[in-house]
Amino acid sequence: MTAQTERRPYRREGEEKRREGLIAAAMELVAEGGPEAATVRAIAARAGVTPGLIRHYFQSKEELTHAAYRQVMEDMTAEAMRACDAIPESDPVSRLAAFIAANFRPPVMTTRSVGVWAGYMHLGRNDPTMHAIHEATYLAYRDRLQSLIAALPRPADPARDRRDAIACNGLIDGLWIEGGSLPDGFAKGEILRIALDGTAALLGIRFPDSFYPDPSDRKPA
Amino acid sequence: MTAQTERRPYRREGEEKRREGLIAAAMELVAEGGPEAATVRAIAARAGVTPGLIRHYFQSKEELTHAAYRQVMEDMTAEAMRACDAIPESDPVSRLAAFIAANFRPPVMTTRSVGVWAGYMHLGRNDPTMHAIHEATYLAYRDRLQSLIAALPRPADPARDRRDAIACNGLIDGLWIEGGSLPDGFAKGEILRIALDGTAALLGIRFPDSFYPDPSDRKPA
DNA sequence: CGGTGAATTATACAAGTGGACAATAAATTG
DNA sequence: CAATTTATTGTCCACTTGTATAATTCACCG
Repeated sequence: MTAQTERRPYRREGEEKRREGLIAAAMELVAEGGPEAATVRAIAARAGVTPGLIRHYFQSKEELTHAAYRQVMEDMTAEAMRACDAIPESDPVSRLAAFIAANFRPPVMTTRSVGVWAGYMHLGRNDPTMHAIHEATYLAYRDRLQSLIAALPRPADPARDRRDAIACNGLIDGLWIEGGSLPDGFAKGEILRIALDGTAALLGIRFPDSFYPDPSDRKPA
Repeated sequence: MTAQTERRPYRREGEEKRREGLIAAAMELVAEGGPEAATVRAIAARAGVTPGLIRHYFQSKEELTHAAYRQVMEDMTAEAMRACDAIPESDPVSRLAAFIAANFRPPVMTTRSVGVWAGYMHLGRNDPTMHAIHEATYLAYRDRLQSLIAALPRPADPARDRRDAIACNGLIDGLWIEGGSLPDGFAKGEILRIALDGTAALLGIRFPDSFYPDPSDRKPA
Protein backbone atom coordinates (compact mmCIF):
# COMPACT_ATOMS: atom_id res chain seq x y z
CA MET A 1 0.00 0.00 0.00
CA THR A 2 2.83 2.35 0.76
CA ALA A 3 4.39 1.39 -2.54
CA GLN A 4 5.14 4.29 -4.83
CA THR A 5 2.17 4.79 -7.17
CA GLU A 6 3.35 4.69 -10.75
CA ARG A 7 3.66 7.97 -12.55
CA ARG A 8 0.62 9.06 -14.53
CA PRO A 9 1.41 8.88 -18.24
CA TYR A 10 2.25 12.22 -19.75
CA ARG A 11 -0.68 13.09 -22.04
CA ARG A 12 -0.40 16.27 -24.08
CA GLU A 13 -3.63 17.91 -25.19
CA GLY A 14 -4.69 21.05 -26.98
CA GLU A 15 -5.01 24.17 -24.87
CA GLU A 16 -8.71 24.68 -25.70
CA LYS A 17 -9.47 21.03 -24.98
CA ARG A 18 -7.84 21.29 -21.59
CA ARG A 19 -9.64 24.48 -20.61
CA GLU A 20 -12.98 23.08 -21.69
CA GLY A 21 -12.28 19.81 -19.94
CA LEU A 22 -11.48 21.54 -16.68
CA ILE A 23 -14.53 23.78 -16.91
CA ALA A 24 -16.76 20.83 -17.70
CA ALA A 25 -15.32 18.86 -14.80
CA ALA A 26 -15.94 21.74 -12.42
CA MET A 27 -19.53 22.08 -13.63
CA GLU A 28 -20.23 18.39 -13.26
CA LEU A 29 -18.87 18.29 -9.73
CA VAL A 30 -20.84 21.35 -8.68
CA ALA A 31 -23.98 19.84 -10.17
CA GLU A 32 -23.41 16.57 -8.35
CA GLY A 33 -22.13 17.62 -4.98
CA GLY A 34 -22.35 21.38 -4.68
CA PRO A 35 -19.48 23.84 -4.74
CA GLU A 36 -17.75 22.20 -1.81
CA ALA A 37 -17.30 19.07 -3.91
CA ALA A 38 -15.47 20.97 -6.63
CA THR A 39 -12.02 20.96 -5.05
CA VAL A 40 -8.93 21.34 -7.19
CA ARG A 41 -8.10 17.71 -6.61
CA ALA A 42 -11.57 16.48 -7.54
CA ILE A 43 -11.72 18.68 -10.62
CA ALA A 44 -8.34 17.47 -11.76
CA ALA A 45 -9.27 13.85 -11.20
CA ARG A 46 -12.53 14.26 -13.11
CA ALA A 47 -10.72 15.91 -15.98
CA GLY A 48 -8.11 13.14 -15.99
CA VAL A 49 -5.33 15.48 -15.04
CA THR A 50 -3.03 16.35 -12.18
CA PRO A 51 -4.08 19.10 -9.73
CA GLY A 52 -1.08 21.24 -10.53
CA LEU A 53 -2.19 21.63 -14.11
CA ILE A 54 -5.16 23.73 -13.10
CA ARG A 55 -2.84 26.49 -12.05
CA HIS A 56 -1.17 26.29 -15.42
CA TYR A 57 -4.38 27.18 -17.23
CA PHE A 58 -6.06 29.32 -14.59
CA GLN A 59 -4.34 31.77 -12.31
CA SER A 60 -6.37 30.47 -9.40
CA LYS A 61 -9.25 28.19 -8.63
CA GLU A 62 -11.43 31.27 -8.37
CA GLU A 63 -10.70 32.11 -12.00
CA LEU A 64 -11.78 28.64 -13.05
CA THR A 65 -14.96 29.06 -11.04
CA HIS A 66 -15.74 32.33 -12.82
CA ALA A 67 -15.18 30.74 -16.20
CA ALA A 68 -17.45 27.83 -15.36
CA TYR A 69 -20.25 30.01 -14.03
CA ARG A 70 -20.14 32.30 -17.03
CA GLN A 71 -20.29 29.31 -19.33
CA VAL A 72 -23.29 27.80 -17.55
CA MET A 73 -25.30 30.99 -17.74
CA GLU A 74 -24.40 31.86 -21.29
CA ASP A 75 -25.12 28.35 -22.48
CA MET A 76 -28.65 28.52 -21.16
CA THR A 77 -29.59 31.88 -22.65
CA ALA A 78 -27.90 30.89 -25.90
CA GLU A 79 -30.08 27.79 -26.04
CA ALA A 80 -33.27 29.85 -25.63
CA MET A 81 -32.13 32.36 -28.22
CA ARG A 82 -31.36 29.60 -30.69
CA ALA A 83 -34.85 28.15 -30.34
CA CYS A 84 -36.31 31.60 -30.78
CA ASP A 85 -34.26 32.45 -33.87
CA ALA A 86 -35.59 29.35 -35.59
CA ILE A 87 -38.93 31.14 -36.03
CA PRO A 88 -39.33 33.90 -38.63
CA GLU A 89 -39.68 37.46 -37.37
CA SER A 90 -43.04 37.70 -39.03
CA ASP A 91 -44.56 35.61 -36.23
CA PRO A 92 -43.64 37.37 -32.96
CA VAL A 93 -46.05 35.34 -30.84
CA SER A 94 -44.48 32.07 -31.91
CA ARG A 95 -41.00 33.49 -31.43
CA LEU A 96 -41.84 34.30 -27.83
CA ALA A 97 -43.43 30.90 -27.32
CA ALA A 98 -40.34 29.15 -28.66
CA PHE A 99 -38.10 31.25 -26.43
CA ILE A 100 -40.11 30.39 -23.35
CA ALA A 101 -40.58 26.72 -24.17
CA ALA A 102 -36.84 26.20 -24.60
CA ASN A 103 -36.33 26.95 -20.93
CA PHE A 104 -38.42 23.99 -19.85
CA ARG A 105 -36.76 21.26 -21.86
CA PRO A 106 -33.31 19.74 -21.67
CA PRO A 107 -30.61 20.94 -21.75
CA VAL A 108 -31.92 24.01 -19.92
CA MET A 109 -34.31 22.53 -17.38
CA THR A 110 -32.42 19.59 -15.95
CA THR A 111 -31.53 18.77 -12.37
CA ARG A 112 -27.98 19.19 -13.53
CA SER A 113 -28.21 22.75 -14.79
CA VAL A 114 -30.44 23.86 -11.94
CA GLY A 115 -27.98 22.24 -9.58
CA VAL A 116 -25.06 24.11 -11.07
CA TRP A 117 -26.98 27.35 -10.93
CA ALA A 118 -27.93 26.73 -7.31
CA GLY A 119 -24.40 25.79 -6.39
CA TYR A 120 -22.92 28.93 -7.85
CA MET A 121 -25.63 31.49 -7.23
CA HIS A 122 -24.76 32.39 -3.67
CA LEU A 123 -21.19 33.15 -4.69
CA GLY A 124 -22.49 36.31 -6.34
CA ARG A 125 -23.19 37.78 -2.95
CA ASN A 126 -19.62 38.50 -1.98
CA ASP A 127 -17.47 37.91 -5.03
CA PRO A 128 -17.78 41.06 -7.20
CA THR A 129 -16.85 39.24 -10.39
CA MET A 130 -19.51 36.62 -9.81
CA HIS A 131 -22.02 39.33 -9.07
CA ALA A 132 -21.13 41.08 -12.30
CA ILE A 133 -21.54 37.85 -14.27
CA HIS A 134 -24.87 37.22 -12.60
CA GLU A 135 -26.14 40.69 -13.31
CA ALA A 136 -24.90 40.74 -16.88
CA THR A 137 -26.40 37.39 -17.82
CA TYR A 138 -29.66 38.14 -16.03
CA LEU A 139 -30.06 41.47 -17.79
CA ALA A 140 -29.07 40.05 -21.15
CA TYR A 141 -31.72 37.40 -20.79
CA ARG A 142 -34.38 39.83 -19.65
CA ASP A 143 -33.55 42.35 -22.35
CA ARG A 144 -33.95 39.70 -24.95
CA LEU A 145 -37.27 38.74 -23.43
CA GLN A 146 -38.36 42.37 -23.38
CA SER A 147 -37.51 42.83 -27.04
CA LEU A 148 -39.58 39.77 -27.90
CA ILE A 149 -42.47 41.21 -25.89
CA ALA A 150 -42.09 44.60 -27.54
CA ALA A 151 -42.44 42.92 -30.91
CA LEU A 152 -45.90 41.63 -30.04
CA PRO A 153 -48.77 43.11 -32.02
CA ARG A 154 -49.96 45.61 -29.45
CA PRO A 155 -49.60 49.34 -28.74
CA ALA A 156 -46.02 50.37 -28.03
CA ASP A 157 -45.40 51.09 -24.34
CA PRO A 158 -41.79 50.60 -23.14
CA ALA A 159 -42.65 50.97 -19.45
CA ARG A 160 -45.27 48.29 -19.73
CA ASP A 161 -42.88 46.10 -21.72
CA ARG A 162 -40.35 46.39 -18.94
CA ARG A 163 -42.84 45.37 -16.27
CA ASP A 164 -44.07 42.50 -18.40
CA ALA A 165 -40.52 41.31 -19.04
CA ILE A 166 -39.73 41.37 -15.31
CA ALA A 167 -42.90 39.46 -14.55
CA CYS A 168 -42.40 36.85 -17.28
CA ASN A 169 -38.77 36.46 -16.32
CA GLY A 170 -39.76 35.93 -12.69
CA LEU A 171 -42.33 33.33 -13.62
CA ILE A 172 -39.89 31.51 -15.88
CA ASP A 173 -37.14 31.54 -13.27
CA GLY A 174 -39.40 30.40 -10.47
CA LEU A 175 -40.91 27.54 -12.44
CA TRP A 176 -37.51 26.52 -13.75
CA ILE A 177 -36.07 26.33 -10.24
CA GLU A 178 -39.03 24.40 -8.90
CA GLY A 179 -39.14 21.99 -11.80
CA GLY A 180 -35.42 21.42 -11.54
CA SER A 181 -35.17 21.02 -7.80
CA LEU A 182 -38.29 18.90 -7.29
CA PRO A 183 -38.41 16.93 -10.55
CA ASP A 184 -40.68 14.25 -9.09
CA GLY A 185 -43.26 16.74 -7.94
CA PHE A 186 -44.68 17.47 -11.37
CA ALA A 187 -46.12 15.48 -14.23
CA LYS A 188 -44.18 15.32 -17.46
CA GLY A 189 -44.76 18.52 -19.38
CA GLU A 190 -46.80 20.02 -16.57
CA ILE A 191 -44.34 22.83 -15.89
CA LEU A 192 -44.06 23.70 -19.57
CA ARG A 193 -47.81 23.95 -19.91
CA ILE A 194 -48.11 26.11 -16.82
CA ALA A 195 -45.30 28.35 -18.04
CA LEU A 196 -46.91 28.89 -21.43
CA ASP A 197 -50.37 29.46 -20.00
CA GLY A 198 -48.93 31.71 -17.32
CA THR A 199 -46.90 33.97 -19.58
CA ALA A 200 -49.81 34.12 -22.00
CA ALA A 201 -52.07 35.27 -19.16
CA LEU A 202 -49.50 37.82 -18.02
CA LEU A 203 -49.33 39.27 -21.52
CA GLY A 204 -52.97 38.86 -22.43
CA ILE A 205 -52.19 36.74 -25.48
CA ARG A 206 -52.55 33.12 -26.55
CA PHE A 207 -49.77 30.82 -27.78
CA PRO A 208 -50.28 28.31 -30.61
CA ASP A 209 -51.09 24.79 -29.47
CA SER A 210 -48.02 23.47 -31.26
CA PHE A 211 -45.73 24.72 -28.49
CA TYR A 212 -47.55 22.78 -25.80
CA PRO A 213 -46.54 19.26 -24.75
CA ASP A 214 -48.13 16.42 -26.69
CA PRO A 215 -50.99 14.96 -24.61
CA SER A 216 -52.92 18.09 -25.31
CA ASP A 217 -55.49 18.15 -22.54
CA ARG A 218 -55.41 21.91 -22.23
CA LYS A 219 -58.52 23.44 -20.86
CA PRO A 220 -60.20 26.11 -23.01
CA ALA A 221 -59.39 29.68 -22.07
CA MET B 1 2.03 37.63 20.13
CA THR B 2 2.75 34.17 21.42
CA ALA B 3 1.57 35.28 24.83
CA GLN B 4 -1.19 33.17 26.30
CA THR B 5 -4.55 34.72 25.47
CA GLU B 6 -6.58 35.16 28.60
CA ARG B 7 -9.32 32.69 29.27
CA ARG B 8 -12.80 33.69 28.15
CA PRO B 9 -15.01 34.35 31.18
CA TYR B 10 -17.36 31.52 31.96
CA ARG B 11 -20.86 32.74 31.07
CA ARG B 12 -23.80 30.48 31.83
CA GLU B 13 -26.94 30.93 29.75
CA GLY B 14 -30.31 29.23 29.33
CA GLU B 15 -30.43 26.27 26.97
CA GLU B 16 -33.04 27.85 24.67
CA LYS B 17 -31.10 31.12 24.53
CA ARG B 18 -27.97 29.27 23.52
CA ARG B 19 -29.63 27.23 20.79
CA GLU B 20 -31.32 30.31 19.36
CA GLY B 21 -28.12 32.27 19.57
CA LEU B 22 -26.18 29.63 17.68
CA ILE B 23 -28.87 29.30 15.01
CA ALA B 24 -29.07 33.05 14.60
CA ALA B 25 -25.30 33.30 14.32
CA ALA B 26 -25.23 30.60 11.65
CA MET B 27 -27.97 32.35 9.67
CA GLU B 28 -26.21 35.70 9.84
CA LEU B 29 -22.93 34.28 8.66
CA VAL B 30 -24.55 32.41 5.78
CA ALA B 31 -26.38 35.56 4.78
CA GLU B 32 -23.20 37.60 4.86
CA GLY B 33 -20.60 35.25 3.44
CA GLY B 34 -22.31 32.14 2.15
CA PRO B 35 -22.20 28.70 3.69
CA GLU B 36 -18.44 28.52 3.55
CA ALA B 37 -18.27 31.42 5.97
CA ALA B 38 -20.36 29.61 8.55
CA THR B 39 -17.59 27.54 10.12
CA VAL B 40 -17.92 26.26 13.64
CA ARG B 41 -15.33 28.75 14.80
CA ALA B 42 -17.01 31.69 13.12
CA ILE B 43 -20.45 30.68 14.40
CA ALA B 44 -19.12 30.31 17.92
CA ALA B 45 -17.36 33.67 17.76
CA ARG B 46 -20.49 35.38 16.46
CA ALA B 47 -22.57 33.82 19.19
CA GLY B 48 -20.02 34.88 21.80
CA VAL B 49 -19.14 31.33 22.67
CA THR B 50 -16.38 28.78 22.33
CA PRO B 51 -16.42 26.38 19.35
CA GLY B 52 -16.65 23.34 21.53
CA LEU B 53 -19.99 24.44 22.88
CA ILE B 54 -21.65 23.88 19.54
CA ARG B 55 -21.14 20.19 19.92
CA HIS B 56 -22.71 20.36 23.32
CA TYR B 57 -26.01 21.61 21.90
CA PHE B 58 -25.92 19.96 18.49
CA GLN B 59 -24.64 16.51 17.74
CA SER B 60 -22.80 17.85 14.71
CA LYS B 61 -22.47 20.96 12.65
CA GLU B 62 -24.81 19.37 10.14
CA GLU B 63 -27.54 19.24 12.76
CA LEU B 64 -27.12 22.94 13.45
CA THR B 65 -27.34 23.62 9.73
CA HIS B 66 -30.59 21.70 9.46
CA ALA B 67 -32.07 23.60 12.38
CA ALA B 68 -31.07 26.94 10.90
CA TYR B 69 -32.45 26.13 7.46
CA ARG B 70 -35.74 24.92 8.84
CA GLN B 71 -36.05 28.07 10.90
CA VAL B 72 -35.38 30.35 7.93
CA MET B 73 -38.00 28.71 5.78
CA GLU B 74 -40.65 28.42 8.44
CA ASP B 75 -40.15 32.02 9.51
CA MET B 76 -40.87 33.26 6.01
CA THR B 77 -44.04 31.28 5.42
CA ALA B 78 -45.21 32.10 8.92
CA GLU B 79 -44.81 35.78 8.16
CA ALA B 80 -46.95 35.50 5.04
CA MET B 81 -49.58 33.49 6.85
CA ARG B 82 -49.73 36.04 9.64
CA ALA B 83 -50.36 38.86 7.19
CA CYS B 84 -53.04 36.80 5.53
CA ASP B 85 -54.81 35.87 8.75
CA ALA B 86 -55.18 39.54 9.61
CA ILE B 87 -57.90 39.78 6.96
CA PRO B 88 -61.36 38.31 7.59
CA GLU B 89 -62.32 35.20 5.66
CA SER B 90 -65.22 37.04 4.14
CA ASP B 91 -62.83 38.82 1.79
CA PRO B 92 -60.84 36.08 0.01
CA VAL B 93 -59.39 38.43 -2.60
CA SER B 94 -57.86 40.67 0.04
CA ARG B 95 -56.60 37.68 1.99
CA LEU B 96 -54.72 36.50 -1.08
CA ALA B 97 -53.39 39.98 -1.74
CA ALA B 98 -52.12 40.29 1.82
CA PHE B 99 -50.46 36.89 1.58
CA ILE B 100 -48.68 37.82 -1.61
CA ALA B 101 -47.71 41.32 -0.55
CA ALA B 102 -46.07 40.04 2.63
CA ASN B 103 -43.48 38.25 0.53
CA PHE B 104 -42.19 41.48 -0.95
CA ARG B 105 -41.58 43.47 2.21
CA PRO B 106 -39.13 43.02 5.05
CA PRO B 107 -38.53 40.71 6.78
CA VAL B 108 -39.28 38.32 3.93
CA MET B 109 -37.75 40.09 0.94
CA THR B 110 -34.39 41.28 2.18
CA THR B 111 -30.94 40.65 0.79
CA ARG B 112 -30.37 38.86 4.06
CA SER B 113 -33.15 36.31 3.79
CA VAL B 114 -32.61 35.75 0.08
CA GLY B 115 -28.92 35.32 0.86
CA VAL B 116 -29.59 32.69 3.48
CA TRP B 117 -31.96 30.88 1.16
CA ALA B 118 -29.41 30.96 -1.64
CA GLY B 119 -26.64 29.81 0.62
CA TYR B 120 -28.55 26.82 1.86
CA MET B 121 -30.60 25.83 -1.17
CA HIS B 122 -27.99 23.78 -2.97
CA LEU B 123 -27.47 21.65 0.13
CA GLY B 124 -30.84 20.04 -0.58
CA ARG B 125 -29.36 18.32 -3.57
CA ASN B 126 -27.34 15.74 -1.69
CA ASP B 127 -28.35 15.93 1.94
CA PRO B 128 -31.63 14.00 2.27
CA THR B 129 -32.67 15.85 5.40
CA MET B 130 -32.19 19.21 3.73
CA HIS B 131 -34.13 17.98 0.73
CA ALA B 132 -36.97 16.88 2.99
CA ILE B 133 -37.05 20.28 4.70
CA HIS B 134 -37.03 22.02 1.33
CA GLU B 135 -39.83 19.89 -0.03
CA ALA B 136 -41.92 20.15 3.11
CA THR B 137 -41.69 23.92 3.40
CA TYR B 138 -42.23 24.41 -0.32
CA LEU B 139 -45.33 22.26 -0.34
CA ALA B 140 -46.69 23.81 2.85
CA TYR B 141 -46.35 27.23 1.29
CA ARG B 142 -47.90 26.21 -1.98
CA ASP B 143 -50.77 24.35 -0.31
CA ARG B 144 -51.60 27.44 1.65
CA LEU B 145 -51.50 29.45 -1.53
CA GLN B 146 -53.74 26.94 -3.25
CA SER B 147 -56.30 27.05 -0.46
CA LEU B 148 -56.40 30.83 -0.73
CA ILE B 149 -56.93 30.53 -4.47
CA ALA B 150 -59.63 27.91 -4.00
CA ALA B 151 -61.49 30.34 -1.76
CA LEU B 152 -61.77 32.90 -4.54
CA PRO B 153 -65.30 33.55 -5.82
CA ARG B 154 -65.14 31.42 -8.93
CA PRO B 155 -66.27 27.95 -10.04
CA ALA B 156 -64.61 25.15 -8.06
CA ASP B 157 -61.91 23.33 -10.07
CA PRO B 158 -59.15 21.67 -8.01
CA ALA B 159 -56.98 20.87 -11.03
CA ARG B 160 -57.09 24.46 -12.14
CA ASP B 161 -56.40 25.62 -8.60
CA ARG B 162 -53.30 23.44 -8.51
CA ARG B 163 -51.97 24.86 -11.76
CA ASP B 164 -52.73 28.39 -10.63
CA ALA B 165 -51.00 27.79 -7.31
CA ILE B 166 -47.90 26.44 -9.05
CA ALA B 167 -47.85 29.40 -11.40
CA CYS B 168 -48.37 32.01 -8.69
CA ASN B 169 -45.81 30.33 -6.50
CA GLY B 170 -43.31 30.36 -9.35
CA LEU B 171 -43.91 34.03 -10.05
CA ILE B 172 -43.58 34.92 -6.38
CA ASP B 173 -40.40 32.90 -5.98
CA GLY B 174 -38.81 34.28 -9.11
CA LEU B 175 -39.57 37.89 -8.29
CA TRP B 176 -38.48 37.41 -4.69
CA ILE B 177 -35.14 36.01 -5.76
CA GLU B 178 -34.55 38.74 -8.30
CA GLY B 179 -35.59 41.52 -5.99
CA GLY B 180 -33.41 40.12 -3.25
CA SER B 181 -30.32 39.41 -5.29
CA LEU B 182 -30.34 42.58 -7.40
CA PRO B 183 -31.85 45.10 -4.98
CA ASP B 184 -30.50 48.07 -6.91
CA GLY B 185 -32.04 46.97 -10.16
CA PHE B 186 -35.60 47.91 -9.26
CA ALA B 187 -37.41 50.98 -8.05
CA LYS B 188 -38.86 50.98 -4.57
CA GLY B 189 -42.10 49.06 -4.60
CA GLU B 190 -41.68 48.07 -8.23
CA ILE B 191 -41.41 44.37 -7.51
CA LEU B 192 -44.43 44.40 -5.23
CA ARG B 193 -46.55 46.11 -7.86
CA ILE B 194 -45.42 43.68 -10.55
CA ALA B 195 -46.12 40.74 -8.27
CA LEU B 196 -49.66 41.90 -7.49
CA ASP B 197 -50.44 42.77 -11.09
CA GLY B 198 -48.89 39.50 -12.24
CA THR B 199 -50.74 37.19 -9.91
CA ALA B 200 -53.96 39.09 -10.60
CA ALA B 201 -53.43 38.52 -14.31
CA LEU B 202 -52.65 34.83 -13.75
CA LEU B 203 -55.88 34.41 -11.81
CA GLY B 204 -58.04 36.77 -13.84
CA ILE B 205 -58.90 38.92 -10.84
CA ARG B 206 -58.09 42.40 -9.55
CA PHE B 207 -56.61 43.28 -6.16
CA PRO B 208 -57.73 46.32 -4.14
CA ASP B 209 -55.53 49.38 -4.57
CA SER B 210 -54.81 49.44 -0.86
CA PHE B 211 -52.31 46.59 -1.19
CA TYR B 212 -50.19 48.44 -3.74
CA PRO B 213 -47.23 50.62 -2.75
CA ASP B 214 -47.99 54.26 -1.98
CA PRO B 215 -46.98 56.37 -5.02
CA SER B 216 -49.90 54.91 -6.84
CA ASP B 217 -49.03 55.40 -10.48
CA ARG B 218 -50.67 52.18 -11.55
CA LYS B 219 -51.86 52.13 -15.06
CA PRO B 220 -55.53 51.27 -15.61
CA ALA B 221 -56.22 47.69 -16.56
C1' DC C 1 -19.71 23.50 53.33
C1' DG C 2 -18.18 19.56 50.41
C1' DG C 3 -19.33 16.90 46.50
C1' DT C 4 -21.60 15.90 42.07
C1' DG C 5 -22.61 16.89 37.64
C1' DA C 6 -23.70 19.79 33.90
C1' DA C 7 -22.27 23.85 31.19
C1' DT C 8 -18.40 26.02 29.23
C1' DT C 9 -13.67 26.65 27.92
C1' DA C 10 -9.33 25.27 25.91
C1' DT C 11 -6.30 22.09 23.63
C1' DA C 12 -5.22 18.54 20.37
C1' DC C 13 -5.72 16.06 16.06
C1' DA C 14 -6.46 13.87 11.62
C1' DA C 15 -8.11 15.02 7.24
C1' DG C 16 -8.51 18.06 3.55
C1' DT C 17 -7.83 22.72 1.33
C1' DG C 18 -5.57 25.80 -2.29
C1' DG C 19 -1.25 27.11 -3.70
C1' DA C 20 4.00 27.10 -4.56
C1' DC C 21 7.54 24.84 -6.78
C1' DA C 22 10.80 21.57 -8.45
C1' DA C 23 11.23 17.48 -11.50
C1' DT C 24 10.14 15.34 -15.88
C1' DA C 25 8.46 14.52 -20.48
C1' DA C 26 7.53 15.98 -24.94
C1' DA C 27 7.39 19.28 -28.59
C1' DT C 28 9.82 22.84 -31.04
C1' DT C 29 13.55 25.12 -32.91
C1' DG C 30 18.12 25.99 -34.54
C1' DC D 1 20.73 16.01 -32.94
C1' DA D 2 21.51 19.50 -29.11
C1' DA D 3 19.19 23.41 -26.86
C1' DT D 4 15.18 25.56 -25.41
C1' DT D 5 10.58 26.02 -24.25
C1' DT D 6 6.31 24.47 -22.80
C1' DA D 7 2.95 21.22 -20.87
C1' DT D 8 2.39 18.05 -17.31
C1' DT D 9 3.43 15.60 -13.21
C1' DG D 10 4.63 14.93 -8.32
C1' DT D 11 5.95 16.81 -3.78
C1' DC D 12 5.56 19.87 -0.19
C1' DC D 13 3.56 23.42 2.87
C1' DA D 14 0.91 26.52 5.68
C1' DC D 15 -3.64 26.83 6.86
C1' DT D 16 -8.47 25.64 7.87
C1' DT D 17 -11.99 22.41 8.75
C1' DG D 18 -14.98 19.54 11.99
C1' DT D 19 -14.52 16.83 15.84
C1' DA D 20 -12.79 14.52 20.06
C1' DT D 21 -11.46 15.20 24.64
C1' DA D 22 -9.35 17.08 28.74
C1' DA D 23 -9.50 20.95 31.87
C1' DT D 24 -12.17 24.42 34.16
C1' DT D 25 -16.10 26.91 36.32
C1' DC D 26 -20.23 27.13 38.54
C1' DA D 27 -25.07 25.87 40.21
C1' DC D 28 -27.32 22.86 43.00
C1' DC D 29 -28.12 19.50 46.69
C1' DG D 30 -26.95 16.71 50.84
